[in-house]
Amino acid sequence: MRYENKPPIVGSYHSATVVRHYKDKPKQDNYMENEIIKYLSKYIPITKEMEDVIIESGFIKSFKKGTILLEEGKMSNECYFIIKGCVRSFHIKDGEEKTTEFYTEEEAVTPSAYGKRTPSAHYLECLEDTLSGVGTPELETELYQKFPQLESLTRALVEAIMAKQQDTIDYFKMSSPEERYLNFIKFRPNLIQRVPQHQIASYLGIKPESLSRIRKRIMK
Amino acid sequence: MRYENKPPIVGSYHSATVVRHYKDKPKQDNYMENEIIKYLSKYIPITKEMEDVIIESGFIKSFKKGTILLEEGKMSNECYFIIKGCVRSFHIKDGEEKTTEFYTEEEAVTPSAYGKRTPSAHYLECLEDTLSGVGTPELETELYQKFPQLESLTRALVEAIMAKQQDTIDYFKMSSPEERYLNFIKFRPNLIQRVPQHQIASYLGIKPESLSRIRKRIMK
DNA sequence: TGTATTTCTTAACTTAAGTCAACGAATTAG
DNA sequence: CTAATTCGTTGACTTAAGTTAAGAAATACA
Repeated sequence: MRYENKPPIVGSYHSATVVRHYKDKPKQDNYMENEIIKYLSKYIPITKEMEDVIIESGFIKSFKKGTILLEEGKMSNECYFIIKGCVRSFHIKDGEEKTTEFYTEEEAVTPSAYGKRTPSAHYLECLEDTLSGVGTPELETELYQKFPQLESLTRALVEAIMAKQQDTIDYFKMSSPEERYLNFIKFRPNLIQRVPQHQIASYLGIKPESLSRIRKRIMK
Repeated sequence: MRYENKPPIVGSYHSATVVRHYKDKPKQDNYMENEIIKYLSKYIPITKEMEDVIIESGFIKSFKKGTILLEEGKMSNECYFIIKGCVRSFHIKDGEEKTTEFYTEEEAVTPSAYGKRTPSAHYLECLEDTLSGVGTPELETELYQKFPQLESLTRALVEAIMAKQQDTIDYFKMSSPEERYLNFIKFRPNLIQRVPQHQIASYLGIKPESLSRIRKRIMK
């Protein structure tokens, strides 16, 4: 059986629809910005002033399911904050897709080549219609200049993500595929319904057939 | 065969020797600070002013081989910048040590519970006599207040580490134990001589016997 | 709605890692 | 410097994942 044997369709940046630009809009009663603020305030208290700056400067785009946000070999100039939808990061190795991460609501997607001079080693694909805040190095620079305190917020946020990432890699190393699957259904139960199982298998570092067997094994 | 079946000996913080405190010392011709500056300047240009602040505020400690810097269940209030030596991070799972990371010269060790209210899930042990810069949340706060631009440096640094960490976890997921070993000897050749093989096996997510077989297999 | 495609499962077989045990080599400690 | 421990390798056997192939179920879409 072959999975994903058609070449990736490149949609990318240009296929995106700019939903709103906040410089043109009064800032009250709106869902999408509040999601971003809600997320940020998990890590550090946000002042009203900060909130305004973030909202004014940000912009939101909508991507169709199947859109490739980033391709291997291309430069990465965007990072994302997912408001609604699901994005998958994957590599192609020996012609096979290797899923390495799933990102959903309230998660930040920063390609590892983002803002660097090196081309990306991985792809980013929308698994669902996705609504997302989009960041660029230019926007970041502008924001940090306007509001230096944001550096502190970002630092705290990135440090928290880094600690979580370290825990993730530690757990992965220490666990068997079966344990990793049990952990997955425990901590990301919604993803089971949202993404194909062979991508989950790949994410767990195994083949789809093995995941099938594991599922049968644990249903006793 | 049993490895590491004796309980870890707790040395920790208090067994450390404070080598120098820079408030008492003229700041010229010295090795250890330059190492730290050299490291930091990989990520962002360092002004003379910043350099002074960092050097003035920092302090260096020396730890004996076998010292446990952090224990499972304990709060983590220190992070480290290794000037000379080697530190291992490991968990204990079902009575077995699971090595998750090795840190050597010019690497920063930030326990994932550092500065948090949650107890550490892992241990940190010096595999060699180790000379290290030691950071604390208090020191950090002091530095950031004195010199807000440092936030920017740290943010850039942590973002770079995070990207590298993402690459690491991606590679680990995509690769077989054999590939991981080949990758290890390619990118961290010095560690092969410095740390016991069964710890490397654990780091690669396999048992010592399997690593032995892999080594035999690839020597043809 | 029906057909094509993708996705998931099962089976038989292969390969490699885990387990248990033994032994020699290297290292450490007294 | 010797004894004890730790470490690395090997062998025999077990277990689980990879591979190949086929077919059923679900999904997409024309």
